[in-house]
Amino acid sequence: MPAANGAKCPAMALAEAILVCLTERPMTGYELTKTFDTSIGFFWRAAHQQVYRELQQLRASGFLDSEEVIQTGKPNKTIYTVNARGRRHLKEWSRAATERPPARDNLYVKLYALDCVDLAAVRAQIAERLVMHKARLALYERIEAKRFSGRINDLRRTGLKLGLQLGLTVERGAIAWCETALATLDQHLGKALRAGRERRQKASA
Amino acid sequence: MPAANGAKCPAMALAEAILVCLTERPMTGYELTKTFDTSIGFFWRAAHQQVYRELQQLRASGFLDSEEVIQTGKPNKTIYTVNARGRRHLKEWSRAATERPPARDNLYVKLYALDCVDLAAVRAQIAERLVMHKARLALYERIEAKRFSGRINDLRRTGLKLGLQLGLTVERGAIAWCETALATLDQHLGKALRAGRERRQKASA
DNA sequence: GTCTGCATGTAACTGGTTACATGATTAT
DNA sequence: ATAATCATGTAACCAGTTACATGCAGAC
Repeated sequence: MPAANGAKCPAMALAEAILVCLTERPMTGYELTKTFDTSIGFFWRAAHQQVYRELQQLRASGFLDSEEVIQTGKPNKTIYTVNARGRRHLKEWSRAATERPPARDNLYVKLYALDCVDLAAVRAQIAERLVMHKARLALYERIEAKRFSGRINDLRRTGLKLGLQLGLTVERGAIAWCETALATLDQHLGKALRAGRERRQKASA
Repeated sequence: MPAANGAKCPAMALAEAILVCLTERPMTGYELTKTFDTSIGFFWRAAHQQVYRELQQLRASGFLDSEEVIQTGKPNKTIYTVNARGRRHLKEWSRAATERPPARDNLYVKLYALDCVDLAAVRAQIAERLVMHKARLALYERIEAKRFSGRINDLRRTGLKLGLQLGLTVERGAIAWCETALATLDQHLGKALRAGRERRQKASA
């Protein structure tokens, strides 16, 4: 006999990401969508369509309570709150181990067959990534200084700080890698350039 | 008017991951599946069902040629080869920039609301990850020593080496993070333990 | 007048996962 | 006997993306 609740066993993780966001404070779908664009969005992105769809299901499963707020001059909104069942579900879910998901990054696919790609284009893409990683690192460092500099006692903020530290580690690693990758590719591009120059000189001689 | 080829513009990346694998050598779906379990599988996983489905589409798009090999004592097999159109498509695809995909790791979701989870269970999951990252690092180091130690000249192997270096960086970062995370969580778990002991002592006094 | 913000959705499609299926050969 | 290896698929489902839709308020 399966468990009495309406939850399926496997991964099913956007649902929990939403629940987790709502444990901080009750929110509307719109606010949740913005959250998936910033804070939790650093590692989990979701479009508003997905958020609204999932909210329906979570309410149907009995994990959320909803309250409609009638507004004037603005569209009405529905505020969702995690209830006791939702919290129990979250704790239960947290016990199941989950594997590291694969990176599934197109850029790595290009690296995997460097002889089949447009080298200059891929080089430019790595340079772009470098800029992005530096910006992300700077952002994380600002957040760290502003909100996680002193001693931290509560569990909630400890988790967030650990997440932030992970982010800092990842970005620093990525920056270092981008820099060596660019240097390596430049050697190859330089070789190609020099070969081109020689060919042209021979042709004109 | 859309481009004359049958390719859609957006991500569509398993297709290219398969093409890239087949540029190394022609393979059957079965061999490809095994490749997605090991080498390219380090950053892109795909089950055999997905591989066979995609192979059909790639052949229909005219990027692959296929040849059936009749065998005795074993099931027949189909060997797929990337043709000129496929190679052109790959090069074209390599020019389009792609964003870093979100990590979408359940473990990070748990960190995000550490006050709502089973702390001891999450600690155990991080410990498990640490073991996994160490094993992966050791594997990468063996591959580096065995196949990428000397000077490398060809572009293909340069790309693979860069990928490997990225892997090394990622694993080392992950290991360092897991260790600090475990230390941090142990402080909290220790606190909880001590509090429990005190409660029991008071009750028995 | 055009754009951004607030607030919500439907529909169609693509990509990834799970379950189920077949059937011979070789190794333990 | 039992499991693993070779080799290929179908079907259903879940999750993520893209496109399309509505409508008011306030800023520029």
